[in-house]
Amino acid sequence: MDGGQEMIRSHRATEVTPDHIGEEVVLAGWVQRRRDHGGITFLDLRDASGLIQVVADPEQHPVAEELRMEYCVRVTGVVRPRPEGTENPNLATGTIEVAADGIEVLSTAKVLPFMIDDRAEVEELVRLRYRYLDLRRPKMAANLRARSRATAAIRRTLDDLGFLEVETPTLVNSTPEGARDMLVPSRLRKGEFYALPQSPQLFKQLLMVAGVERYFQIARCYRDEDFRADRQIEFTQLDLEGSFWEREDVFDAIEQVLAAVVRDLRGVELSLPLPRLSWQEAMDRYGSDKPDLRFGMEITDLSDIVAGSEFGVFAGAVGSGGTVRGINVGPVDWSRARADELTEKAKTHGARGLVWMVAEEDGSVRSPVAKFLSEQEIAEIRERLEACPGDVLLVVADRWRTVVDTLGALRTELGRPQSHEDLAFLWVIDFPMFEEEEDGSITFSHHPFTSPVSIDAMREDPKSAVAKAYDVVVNGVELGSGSIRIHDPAVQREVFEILGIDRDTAERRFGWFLEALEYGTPPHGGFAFGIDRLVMVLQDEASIRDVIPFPKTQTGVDPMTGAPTQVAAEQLEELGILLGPEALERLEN
RNA sequence: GGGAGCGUAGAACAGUCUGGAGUGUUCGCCGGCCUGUCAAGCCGGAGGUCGCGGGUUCAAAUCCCGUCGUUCCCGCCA
Repeated sequence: MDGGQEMIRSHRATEVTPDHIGEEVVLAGWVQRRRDHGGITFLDLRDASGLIQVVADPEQHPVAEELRMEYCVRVTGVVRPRPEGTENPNLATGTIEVAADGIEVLSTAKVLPFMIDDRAEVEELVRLRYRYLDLRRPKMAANLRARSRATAAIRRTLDDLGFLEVETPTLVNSTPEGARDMLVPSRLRKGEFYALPQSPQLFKQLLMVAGVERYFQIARCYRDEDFRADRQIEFTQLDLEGSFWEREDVFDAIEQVLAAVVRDLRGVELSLPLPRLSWQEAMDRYGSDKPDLRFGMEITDLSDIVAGSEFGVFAGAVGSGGTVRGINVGPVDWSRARADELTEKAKTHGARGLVWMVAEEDGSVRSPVAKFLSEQEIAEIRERLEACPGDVLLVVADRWRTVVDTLGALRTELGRPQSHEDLAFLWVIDFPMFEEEEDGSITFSHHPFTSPVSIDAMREDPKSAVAKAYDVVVNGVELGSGSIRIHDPAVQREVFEILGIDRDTAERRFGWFLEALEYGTPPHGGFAFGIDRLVMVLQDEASIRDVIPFPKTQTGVDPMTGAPTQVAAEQLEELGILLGPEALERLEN
């Protein structure tokens, strides 16, 4: 072997095909497995392209005996067909093998903390501690590649459509609205802070003022809120905006992007345009503004049936302006334990309780509340929910929002398919402009730069005003949202006022932006969706962490690097920062 | 801020409810045998702070309290 002065290898593993039979190739990669039969040794050589089998005679190549899993090796050998009957149909290179003439260890590996194998289920903490090994596993490596193909498809599509990719700052000013900001202290201006962007929202609107007309960016965003399976403190969005646009322009651009990504990652053609559902209808039928349309189990209104019922819980809910609704979850195994579990689940969504009924053969129901319901009420409930014998019916009585939220959560829990094999994309449109907080105050439901459908209607009754805002959803996962923006500074000021941001505050915080709107701002709108979530669904992963190369745990820790860490006192001093008693106490322990 | 689950050998688990010697399984690791395997096979071996701290008990992986870590969820997430 020549020591690899000019090239280490001639081919990647799966580039070697039956066409190369008889040729000498030089391969380099990792030892996936060694199968030592004494007189003959097989090596599965893995590189980023895949696997190929190397055969070595240990008498000629004693080093073959010393190879261990994940050693890096360089193998020179001649490609030959495998003996008849020993082909491996599970391998792309399964009809051939490389007969080793030379084996060189490029680097050795310690005993592994876990095996480089999708079948090994390893605790996530261990995987994150050794993420560089975790990423060698085929599934994770495939996720990395899928992510790269997704961003490539996005760039290709938007480039073809004439979009300009523009970068916006990641050190921006803090705005207390929305999510908690990640703050970065300024050294040159002690006591002042930058924030990391929650999204490039205002900058992309300024790019519209700047005449860009069609902008996009694959943007890292930061929101300092609690973690979930689909939420990390930093994440990546496709951010996009267009001038002289109305809703259909936004939908068209986003649909083309989604179709391209789905085509490249799944090999299927999305049926466009995507279905649309109003926010109100989504809430009424599915109890969610991100409904999973892959299954039915729709929410059904039972209020009229039980309005006059002797069962006070039902009649009372209807009488006080609330509602009584139910879902038919089908013939599931039903037990006291299951009922208790789902009742607890219902309570986490604010319901006071959960009524369950099992439809019996004789037309009655088995239920803790059966004795309070008349035969006719039971019959009508069964009919309305299309109950067959054995079906379990779940009913909640409360104010509308509590009822649909609770039933929506139960529907998802009981009906959601295990995998993301099927894809059900949809637009949710006609979001309310504002939401009422628990204290009665009003907040925006999208963001404060969203245009109302009707300015007059917004003035008259803000609480029922509809916004030009929309979400895109797939399989019950909210991918992202967008809107037509306010391009008239007078309307923008008015919205701030409705939100309770007084004129002075608005000028102080957003005056620079309002001023920009004064210089001939084109009507514009746009959208942003989470690339992590989209790739997660398309790769059929249950957690966003599995499509993020180096994610953080639920407490914001990177188990590999140890971040976040304490910093030297001098660093803090330079920034004019003094730790408070709470921080100091925590660091003590 | 709150609720729930998990923590036992390098990895994944069983054992915990009903206390009785660190008992066990699979993979990995070390040694030996083995010429067509592909999660090779066979034989032998090593490997343990039962997360940590405290309590109850003659006796704690097991019961109780606290704590740390991790996962899922509610709140939060323009």
